[in-house]
Amino acid sequence: MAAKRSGALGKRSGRRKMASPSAPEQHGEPSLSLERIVATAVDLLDAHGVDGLTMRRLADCLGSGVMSLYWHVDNKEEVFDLALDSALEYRGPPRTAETPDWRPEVALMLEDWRAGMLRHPWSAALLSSRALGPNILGRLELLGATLSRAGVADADLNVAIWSLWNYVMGATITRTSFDVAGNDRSATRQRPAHPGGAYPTIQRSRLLLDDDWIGTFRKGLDLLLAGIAPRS
Amino acid sequence: MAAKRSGALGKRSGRRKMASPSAPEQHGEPSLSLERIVATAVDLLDAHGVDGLTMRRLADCLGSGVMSLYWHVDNKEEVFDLALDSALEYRGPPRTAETPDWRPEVALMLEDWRAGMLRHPWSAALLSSRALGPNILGRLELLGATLSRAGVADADLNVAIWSLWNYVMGATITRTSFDVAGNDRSATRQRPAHPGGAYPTIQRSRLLLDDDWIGTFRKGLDLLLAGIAPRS
DNA sequence: CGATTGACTCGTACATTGTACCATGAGAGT
DNA sequence: ACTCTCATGGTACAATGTACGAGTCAATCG
Repeated sequence: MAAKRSGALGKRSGRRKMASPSAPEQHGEPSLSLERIVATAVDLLDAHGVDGLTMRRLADCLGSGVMSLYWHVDNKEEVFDLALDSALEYRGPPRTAETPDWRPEVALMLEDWRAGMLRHPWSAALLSSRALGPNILGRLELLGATLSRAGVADADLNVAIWSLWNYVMGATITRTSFDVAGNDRSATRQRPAHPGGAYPTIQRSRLLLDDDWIGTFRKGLDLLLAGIAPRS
Repeated sequence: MAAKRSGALGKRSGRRKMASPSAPEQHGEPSLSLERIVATAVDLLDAHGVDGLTMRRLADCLGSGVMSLYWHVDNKEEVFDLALDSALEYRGPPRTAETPDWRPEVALMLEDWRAGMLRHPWSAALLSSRALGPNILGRLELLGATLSRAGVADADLNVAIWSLWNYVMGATITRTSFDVAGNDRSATRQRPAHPGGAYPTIQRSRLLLDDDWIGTFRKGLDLLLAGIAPRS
């Protein structure tokens, strides 16, 4: 109850400088702003991963003092939330005609979502442990609407949406995590460490060596989509 | 390249005390051991979540000095790896007769896996960003073997395994994350925060309010399993 | 005009973390 | 008695998130 505005009020509501007339900035450091902070955070995350983002580093990149950030942002958590939502920005459907064929449409949609997350490899893991921002909700909404328009019964809608969500999330998280770990850590365990042949099936199918992520993703997705029945 | 044994050699190979004859311990603090460390770490994780596990706290719970841990363990990361693998310990299949019906068998298997992760809510998120330990590999192996025995063609095996893995991981991570966040953070965003009705489909289907996790999980899983065809 | 206010910046300071380094002790083998 | 290895743990340090409060500057009000 004590301090500040703690929550939804005040502070970063009014922009800054309120669009100052001519040009007191626009060259070196255009002062601070939520947008700039978030954009820089995304860059840092892309470049150095989740652990690479520290408030100090962020401030350095912005050419400001560390504590200045805290005027625009409550805490580091919020930086994560905002960066996440910004990275997964959702540009509406290409151009939805009238659903000529819904399955490829949904597949395309989910592939785009997945591609977006892969472009920012930190995002998938973060998304799973964080509140859903407006952009992700937008994607969910579009997915639901498309399925519904395709004729999926309301009773089956949630199952369909969640199944797809789960699948995409799982696939993307696994993928990014393998990528990151593949270089050092997991290499020790996955790649060579099957001396006695304790895992014959895995070894035979070369499960952990399979590099065709896109293909596997697509096929599994088709499997799921095939199970989703329009009408009933 | 400098220090210690850096990697796979020495140190915690020989147990400890080499099974000392009578009883210099077994009451207050039975000295340290990898097993005790890992077990306590799991308890701490269960009780306080990922952030609640600190080396100091772990040492306190064990009644030892902080640095003593580092004789048994390289670093905190390794504690996580070990705790994870220990939490997901895999007790073989109940009793595999001869595959009377493979689909329920696989479903049971995956539900058990999921239940195991839900019993340790920190494990799902951790598993996704970490190398696979022997216990998880064991589960994967059993899954693959079962599918293979059920007649899934080798060419389709990887897709089937990964699809199921992805689905289970996504579902479980989402579930635990919603649980954790549901109390405070996400409540602000998910539950009431749809004033203008920006997400009509989501709202109508009550997607984010649906609490029937088990049912949804099961149905989605059935969807997937139905798509996996034995033989071809 | 000067005083006040409020938006915004940032240096200092602190608590908390992982862990490097080093000193210590216990038991076994010589 | 000595030394060697196993094992413990205290001290110390660097990195982090962030509370606190002092500073700046422009707009507003008297």
